[in-house]
Amino acid sequence: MVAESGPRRRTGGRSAVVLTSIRKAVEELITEGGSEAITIPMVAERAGVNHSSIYRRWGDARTMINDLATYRLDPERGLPDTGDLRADLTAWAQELIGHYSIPVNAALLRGGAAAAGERESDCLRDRRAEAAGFAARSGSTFSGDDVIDRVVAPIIYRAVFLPWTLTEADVHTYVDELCDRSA
Amino acid sequence: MVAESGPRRRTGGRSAVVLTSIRKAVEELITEGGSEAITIPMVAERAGVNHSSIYRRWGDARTMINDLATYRLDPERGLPDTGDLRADLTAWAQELIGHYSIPVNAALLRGGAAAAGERESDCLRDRRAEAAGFAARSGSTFSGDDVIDRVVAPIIYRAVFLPWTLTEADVHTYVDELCDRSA
DNA sequence: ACTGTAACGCACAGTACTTGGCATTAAGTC
DNA sequence: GACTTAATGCCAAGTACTGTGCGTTACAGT
Repeated sequence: MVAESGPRRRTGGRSAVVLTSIRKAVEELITEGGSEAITIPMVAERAGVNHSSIYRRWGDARTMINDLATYRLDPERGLPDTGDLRADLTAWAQELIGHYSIPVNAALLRGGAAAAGERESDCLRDRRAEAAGFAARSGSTFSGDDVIDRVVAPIIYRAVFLPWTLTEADVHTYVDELCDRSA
Repeated sequence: MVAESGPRRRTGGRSAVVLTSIRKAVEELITEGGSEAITIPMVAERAGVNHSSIYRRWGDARTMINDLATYRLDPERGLPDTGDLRADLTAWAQELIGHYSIPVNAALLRGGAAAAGERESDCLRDRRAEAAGFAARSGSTFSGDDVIDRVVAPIIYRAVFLPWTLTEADVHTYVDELCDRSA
């Protein structure tokens, strides 16, 4: 998934089918037993794919899961942009909550968390870029870090550690406190 | 580590030495390669302990790591309580930052995150109990959930996903916004 | 000290994962 | 449609992890 130079990649046809099968299998398995219970032979068997194909593509389960987690929310999907910053932020935050309310996405997030802390291993980098985009629209009312601290962090914290409370996250209060800061 | 009824446990002497050795080995290994790269034979070899002792005590690596992560910050250590709630909260938050600034603690936290989402598998439950204690002292100014959302979540988010920015977390602002809410 | 037994070390068997060579299939290009 | 070769499937060997039975050690309580 990372852009590479070199020989022409084959992204369609059979390769695409294999990738789709693998993704489906990983998501099923991760929902059932979490990210740490996944092995490559398990994925291969459920996907109906030979295990050597997976080893060659990713090398190990950790790399595979992190890769699949990173691209689970399409970075090209487009962000809310009605001109009303507060409404757009709220809609965006609610999209995040909806996304991580689905068990498979929360489980993938936990897998990404386990692999985090290293450079180039961050399944939330696209989310931070989106936060920075909103901050830019705010002038200097708040920064990208402020969006992370006050809106993204509470949502992600709940998604990882307290998934059953995720829908109770009070998005409106988060956004209001962010937009109405006296600082 | 979990309190159990039944036959009298042996917590001292050789058992304590074994546990200490295992803890040290796990912390070294997790610092070196993250929580997912750990296997029980690796821990056993480095700790100079037979692997069967580890299998019998925890069963699998995931359970072991989550258990060690849960009790890394002693729940009995005592909390700041000078009478100045704002100062106490600030000191507590700074203690958390100091704790997770140490790479091994952050790595253990990631290991705990990977195992989270299941009941009885939550390495931050003691932190939430502490947050609830502060909330109780505040009367009804803020709740335990508020402390989590506004103070704990930003710190934990950074510790897991952006450890190199953890020390930039603005504890004073977090606490001020929590204590000065107009709501 | 003496006793009961929890916890440990050792050894072995069973299972599962990992890796590479080789043949086959089919995506991308002209 | 023909060609190049990326990607996959198959297989087999090597390696590592998992789990248990049994004897030994030594903690905890008397």
